Amino acid sequence: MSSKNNLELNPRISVDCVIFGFDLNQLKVLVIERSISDSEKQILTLPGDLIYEGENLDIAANRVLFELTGLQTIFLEQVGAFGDTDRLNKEADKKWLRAVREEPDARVITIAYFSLVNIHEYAPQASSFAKSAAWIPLNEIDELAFDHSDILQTALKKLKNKIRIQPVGFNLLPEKFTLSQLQKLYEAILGRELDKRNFRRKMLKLQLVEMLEERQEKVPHKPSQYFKFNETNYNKLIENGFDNFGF
Amino acid sequence: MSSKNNLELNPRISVDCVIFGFDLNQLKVLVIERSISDSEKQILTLPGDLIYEGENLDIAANRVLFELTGLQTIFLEQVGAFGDTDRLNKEADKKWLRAVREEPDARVITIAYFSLVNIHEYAPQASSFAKSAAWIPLNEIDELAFDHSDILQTALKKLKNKIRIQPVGFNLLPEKFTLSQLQKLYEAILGRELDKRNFRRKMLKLQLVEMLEERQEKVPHKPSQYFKFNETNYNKLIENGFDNFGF
DNA sequence: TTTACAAAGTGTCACACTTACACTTTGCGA
DNA sequence: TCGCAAAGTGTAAGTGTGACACTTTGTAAA
Repeated sequence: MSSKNNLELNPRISVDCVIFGFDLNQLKVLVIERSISDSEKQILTLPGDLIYEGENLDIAANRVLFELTGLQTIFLEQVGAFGDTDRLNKEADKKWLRAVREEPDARVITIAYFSLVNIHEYAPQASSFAKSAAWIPLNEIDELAFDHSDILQTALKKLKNKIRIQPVGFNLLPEKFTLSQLQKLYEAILGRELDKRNFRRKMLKLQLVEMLEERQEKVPHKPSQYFKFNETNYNKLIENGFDNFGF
Repeated sequence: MSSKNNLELNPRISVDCVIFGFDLNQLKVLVIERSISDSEKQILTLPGDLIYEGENLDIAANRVLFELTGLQTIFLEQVGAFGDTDRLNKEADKKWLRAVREEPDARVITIAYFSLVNIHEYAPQASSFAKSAAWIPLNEIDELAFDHSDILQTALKKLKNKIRIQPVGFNLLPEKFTLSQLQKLYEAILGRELDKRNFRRKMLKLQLVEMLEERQEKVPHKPSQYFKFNETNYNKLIENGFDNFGF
């Protein structure tokens, strides 16, 4: 079970990024399609790679994300470390590692990060490692390479917890948006439907959003007002949270 | 800045444990006193050490904790990874590392864990690495080695968040306890006083605790009823949380 | 035995938030 | 001009929160 190769004595460290996006309709995750040859079955992975020597983890996460997807300077929040000794042991994963890594058998412990981005400010692009990067709806993802499904689930749980006590959406939505869009985002993250009137009341009472002059145009129904986040209040609520656990 | 030694090319991995205890009065943390010689100034650290080759992180955390303190088989929850390149760079820390580590200059990334234990079921004991392990009240800790203050603060923040949406205390309190003791625990974690009547009302409504027949004896005031946790409900609340963010 | 003490235990009211629920409005396009 | 589709709006009942002060009870000391 234990490795014989001296190279493996010390684990390598990698970072993996769970990037959530929202297309005003559903929650998506940024994945890259990994392939050795064209004939191989495509396997999806989260964007991630080994860190450099002397590179801080947060820096590495941003670098790797940029290199693999072109996404830049976004806020990444740590999900945690994933280091089970068998996390790279699936046969397909090993094959791929042998093709691209200098030390394919080395143990790798990964530090996972997650972030929320505006899907329309980013067009996925291919890279040297990945045939392509793409937004995949959460519910269409069945299998990911390595332990990336685990990582994704953990990140999602973290996001669900976060949304209960902090505002979410600033980075996921365009500058102006409708309350219905914001509500859809919350519904997508929470995984259940919310009451329109109660949702609006809450958002307005928290003063999380402000109504703009502008409204929708050319929609085949009553046009919606546009709103924007009140940045001051938004940040204040991130600081303090708005959960009133009764004490 | 970057290291020249080949040994340092790949970071070493360690685990550090933030063990919170509660003595029915205040919140304490388990630390070990690190020393090279008796003349050296004692520096406090969290119990932690390098992981073994092929050892899972969770396993390593439990092993290290046991080796350094004798504490066994407790549930450890991950706090996160701490890997800044300068985290071992304080002069006193380097000196100690040179004395005890084979590769004192290697970069070390640590995975931090935290747990809550019943302080009365454990008597700290010395070990080969540590002159002694001891419970220190949270507010008496001013400086810890490495980035352990960071780690402690992060773990504490995590605990504070946790207590808002999950019951806490099962592992921190004796089997039977008074509601005042439970309240003190909450006050210690939250860092503020709570109203006695409101606290009792809440705990009873959640059905988190059950009144026992037994009551205090030989106390110089009205004796308190003892309570115990309702394990079924406790676990249910851990699953679901009890925060009702208004949607 | 009486008294003092110290912490336990208890109830209520005003207020805020949550939940559930259905109809009208509006602009576009056919 | 009519139909559509989503926006937008109010209220009432119920539940949880927050603030607040006095009585009870057993021990220990006088």
